[in-house]
Amino acid sequence: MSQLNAQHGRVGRPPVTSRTQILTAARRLIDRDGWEKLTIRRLAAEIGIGATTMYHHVRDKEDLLFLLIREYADQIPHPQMPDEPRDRIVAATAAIHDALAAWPWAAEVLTTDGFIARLGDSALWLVETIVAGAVDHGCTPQQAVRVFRSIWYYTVGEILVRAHSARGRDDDEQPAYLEAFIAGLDASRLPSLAALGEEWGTLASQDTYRQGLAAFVDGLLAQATSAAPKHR
Amino acid sequence: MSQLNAQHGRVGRPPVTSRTQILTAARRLIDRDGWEKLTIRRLAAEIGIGATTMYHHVRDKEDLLFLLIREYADQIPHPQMPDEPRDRIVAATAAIHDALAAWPWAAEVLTTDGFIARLGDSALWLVETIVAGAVDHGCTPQQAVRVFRSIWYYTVGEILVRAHSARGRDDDEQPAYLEAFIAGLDASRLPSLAALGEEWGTLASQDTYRQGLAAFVDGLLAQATSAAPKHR
DNA sequence: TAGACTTTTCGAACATGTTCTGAAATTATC
DNA sequence: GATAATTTCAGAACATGTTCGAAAAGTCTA
Repeated sequence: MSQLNAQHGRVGRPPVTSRTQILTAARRLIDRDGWEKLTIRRLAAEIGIGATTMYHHVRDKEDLLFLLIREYADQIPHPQMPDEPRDRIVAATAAIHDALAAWPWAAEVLTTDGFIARLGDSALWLVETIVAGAVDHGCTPQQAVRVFRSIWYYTVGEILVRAHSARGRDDDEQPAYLEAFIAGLDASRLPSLAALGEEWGTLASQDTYRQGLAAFVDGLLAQATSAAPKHR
Repeated sequence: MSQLNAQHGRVGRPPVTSRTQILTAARRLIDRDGWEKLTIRRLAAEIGIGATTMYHHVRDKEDLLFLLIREYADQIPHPQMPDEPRDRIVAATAAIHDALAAWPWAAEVLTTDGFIARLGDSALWLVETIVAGAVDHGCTPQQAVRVFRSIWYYTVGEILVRAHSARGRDDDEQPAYLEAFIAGLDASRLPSLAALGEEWGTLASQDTYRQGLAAFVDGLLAQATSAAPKHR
């Protein structure tokens, strides 16, 4: 019928900007100036368009960051998958964790509603691996989802706390508030904490994510597959 | 020497505002209009001072929220402490969790650097309980700190995800993105997730914090007290 | 070709957290 | 009593995310 005039199949003012162009510029901006410098206005200026034009290609800044995550998520290397279901869960979770921890701006959107659901297929296969691993280990699908969610909370918390602690901590010196904290501990009311003393700072800065993850997975699987949950 | 003229021991323009006055007004504002309405400008107007004056009594907004948390933390009821160290850990952690989850604005500062260290003694005794419980169960102090940190990450993650999911979800209806997510699942590549189907939404909205916490504590204690960690 | 419709673009404006600079109101000192 | 020091107060201004309304630049229809 009207295939003649439908040259581009489009009507309206022709766009001068594309979503992919925005994402490309965003990556360039992040790589060049650091992700803290990624503001809507700077990004728009980088492309050469008005700042408010951005909102026609992207719902809001959160959406922008999310689209970036989906792009990067495609690059997550598929880890070697062990035979044991339990080990597959650990490996897949660690892969997600390491990827997200490597993108500081991921922390900005990690807790948005439906983060998992808004993830692309490329990252969802890791979720699939976790759920399937739990089922393979003997969990019901319902239990498997619970396993995933619990692990997810742990991972999100670790990444967020890490992201907010890492800001401007280059050298080995302990931050000032820590010394005040330790010095102010009341040994009579908080004996265990006071006994730790300066060691708290050392221990708190160590990376124990994987150890905790392994313990969590073991605990969750044991809980799910014990026919009669411990009475006490 | 100069004790005569030191009537109030103070020099300079007399303050018209006190920090406690600010905190009181902040609580009033939160109770009356909801915590989303708590802005620096509104709070200043509520007291009747200039907005920028606030920054003489409070470092920044994060600091303000933190001071509020310390106030509220005094009100955390001391839960009945069970005999078993393991159960004490669970009870203390759940007490912290429930308190923080009840203050939506707590989510804003939960991940700030040194959150624990900036907590008041009134909340620290719960941390003490957790660490002491782990030691009582047979952990070394170092392991006990690891136990606490792991649990803390899980708790932080749960609260944050919950806080960002709860926004404007009153009825039972599933959000739109969830339907799209489920419908878009590729059953051939994501069989477990596709098999769950609509059930994902139901399961994802259930409160499984305590169950996960129990499993985590058990897993952590088992890992710490097993002399020779499992070889595989 | 003239208007209707559609899509994109963008400037103005707003709320917010925050910094800067200077004014105001006291006490201390001579 | 004048001047200095000190502390508190507050207005102007900035960057940011974001909304609103209107202008611009096309296609479609009569």
